[in-house]
Amino acid sequence: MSGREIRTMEEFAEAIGISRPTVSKYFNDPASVRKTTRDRIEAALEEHHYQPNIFAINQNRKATKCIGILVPYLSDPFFAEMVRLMERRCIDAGFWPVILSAHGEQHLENEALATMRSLRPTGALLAPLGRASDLKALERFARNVPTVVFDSNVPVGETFVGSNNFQSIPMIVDYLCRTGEPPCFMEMQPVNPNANKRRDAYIMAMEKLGYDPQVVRVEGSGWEFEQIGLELGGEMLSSGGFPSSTILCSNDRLAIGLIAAAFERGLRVGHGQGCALRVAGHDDHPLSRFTTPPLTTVSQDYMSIVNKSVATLFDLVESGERNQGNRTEILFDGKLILRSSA
Amino acid sequence: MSGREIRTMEEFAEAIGISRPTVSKYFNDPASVRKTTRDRIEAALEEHHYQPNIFAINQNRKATKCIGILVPYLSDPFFAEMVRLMERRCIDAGFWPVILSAHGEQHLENEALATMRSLRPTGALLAPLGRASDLKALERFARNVPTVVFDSNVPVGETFVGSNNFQSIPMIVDYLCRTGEPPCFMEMQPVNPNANKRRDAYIMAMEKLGYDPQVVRVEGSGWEFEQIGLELGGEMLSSGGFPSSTILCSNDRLAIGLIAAAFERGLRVGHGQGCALRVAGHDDHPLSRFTTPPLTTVSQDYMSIVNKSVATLFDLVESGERNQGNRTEILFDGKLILRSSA
DNA sequence: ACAGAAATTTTACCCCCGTAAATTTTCGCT
DNA sequence: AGCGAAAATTTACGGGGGTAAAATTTCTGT
Repeated sequence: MSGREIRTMEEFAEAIGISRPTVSKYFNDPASVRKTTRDRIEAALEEHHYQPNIFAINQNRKATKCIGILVPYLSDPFFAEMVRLMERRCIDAGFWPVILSAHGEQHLENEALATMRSLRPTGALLAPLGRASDLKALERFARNVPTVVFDSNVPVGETFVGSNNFQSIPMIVDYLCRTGEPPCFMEMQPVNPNANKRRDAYIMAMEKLGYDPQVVRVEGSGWEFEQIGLELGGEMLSSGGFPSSTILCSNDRLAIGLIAAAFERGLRVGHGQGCALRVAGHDDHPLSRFTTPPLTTVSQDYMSIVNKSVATLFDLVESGERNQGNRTEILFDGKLILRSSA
Repeated sequence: MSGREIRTMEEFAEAIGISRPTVSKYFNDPASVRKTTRDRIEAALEEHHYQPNIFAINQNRKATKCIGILVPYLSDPFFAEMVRLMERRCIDAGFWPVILSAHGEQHLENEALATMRSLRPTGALLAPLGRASDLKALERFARNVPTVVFDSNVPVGETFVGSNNFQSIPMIVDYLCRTGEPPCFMEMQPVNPNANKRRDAYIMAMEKLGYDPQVVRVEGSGWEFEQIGLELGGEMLSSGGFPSSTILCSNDRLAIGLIAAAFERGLRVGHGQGCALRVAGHDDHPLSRFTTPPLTTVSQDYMSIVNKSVATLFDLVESGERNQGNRTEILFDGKLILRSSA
């Protein structure tokens, strides 16, 4: 290693013997400098481990290289997975994704939005809390930053990308009806628009098939869905509160809790003989494959949602257009994932 | 709303009629300005929603308000949960936590380290990949940034905070031996020092109790532990590869997969009569409570690890000391979590 | 070899705010 | 009311690098 530590681009450029702006150009696009210059810079880079100050970089750029990603609850493996995929897409495209979580609380969502706004990101991928969101704060944010909303269709941003609950729910309702007792629908207090849509879709699907919809609502709140499924679902099981032996849960996490509750009570879950209960979910949560029995569910098309969200945002950013007024909604169909729980 | 949009602190200060540095003082510590001034600023804040540019803020500060948090795999609920707790602690202390994930890959860990370094964070909380880490890159990072390492004890940073595998593993081994057939130990390719320590602790504990240690190694790699447990654990089950009907897994995720594999084969897991297999894990993963049967495991003391890591880092940062050379290691004991899988 | 065009590199200015030093205001006390 | 110290505010400067415009170099074609 050479003498003193290189701390600034100025020093770095001086050490090479070229001007700082040329080095700056290199970092923004290595191909924009002559090959001989590029080689000199890269050789020096090997030696000094110099890294531009990210604050200084973004401070005077008309568009930062930063993309904000906000989810309601990062500890939920569903969102963790979405974020993981989005993050890589952004990095590959040369952006710096900044991950933020609302931790299920409105004031933290608002704080996260404020943090994001102060980052002046080129664009943002937002999965709002939904019901608990501060709509005005979201609107204000989306007015300043090109925004694609995913998962939870809150009416802000340029585009929404998500799942088509009115396709996925009827599909699994249909399956459940054709293979056994028509399902009742277990939900908790709806935390976001998806929850409401799924319930409504369930009711429509049942009516269309000529069955009586039965919605079972448990009053848990918060984001510990499995716990709610276990506790309140368990109470329902004990008290005979479920009007059907087939239970379609509003999401997989609730179903995971319910399966655990059934196990506690010695109720065998599954579609085979000797089973007391069929349980199905929605989302194809990363761990649904590993429940016992494995959970029958309907998958959200993670990949498509992520790809489309990111691609839409990049288009938005590149074109510089803000399709004022005509917000678009892109919905992907789910796939039936048949496993043995229902 | 007033006329034009306020974009900079300069404009904001002008709109109020005070100087910018006073506003700057306010943002750094509201109590540092006179009450009358504070009230004026806060009234204007209500009206304008001005938010200082985070890049400019940190650009000229001797110590940024930023704390870097790096984990090997953010989609792992264990890390997601740790990060969640750390994040809140940092926010409460007035810091801006930046979450980064290595996504299980060395080059991404290195990129994340580079990103973090360019953020010039006040301090960093690092859970290295472990075996896949680039030790030199970690060292270089820790030389520049006060660093607390957690979970995976790679020899860098000022302090390590983690679990005491040599307490936790013997505890569960002891329990398993006293209540049934002595366990074999199922591991995969060790991804980090914990994995090795757990195996060694298992061997020591078994020998101390006068039993023959039996380590079963499956050759899966990557971070999809449940899948490995399901597939390779399943193969072992089918081929009679487990030398004991009690299986202690290196971690809960592996155990979750193994339980699913047992279910597939009609093997009942648990300690009751009629059960073919006992399965135990390690970590008390957020979802271990909800497996069927619920997983017997030993908990890592999440809260203590998080609190101690963050507190240690803050001490380090405030004191400005770098305890060169005398790296400390703080280990927390696990607790036996008795559920019905073993 | 040379004029002119194209590609690179430099020059010069600016971004938005932190911070130390200088100035002003406030406030307690005689 | 007046004085001096303490608190608050303002002045002045700088941080690390982006970027448009100017200057230079390199490349064409003849």
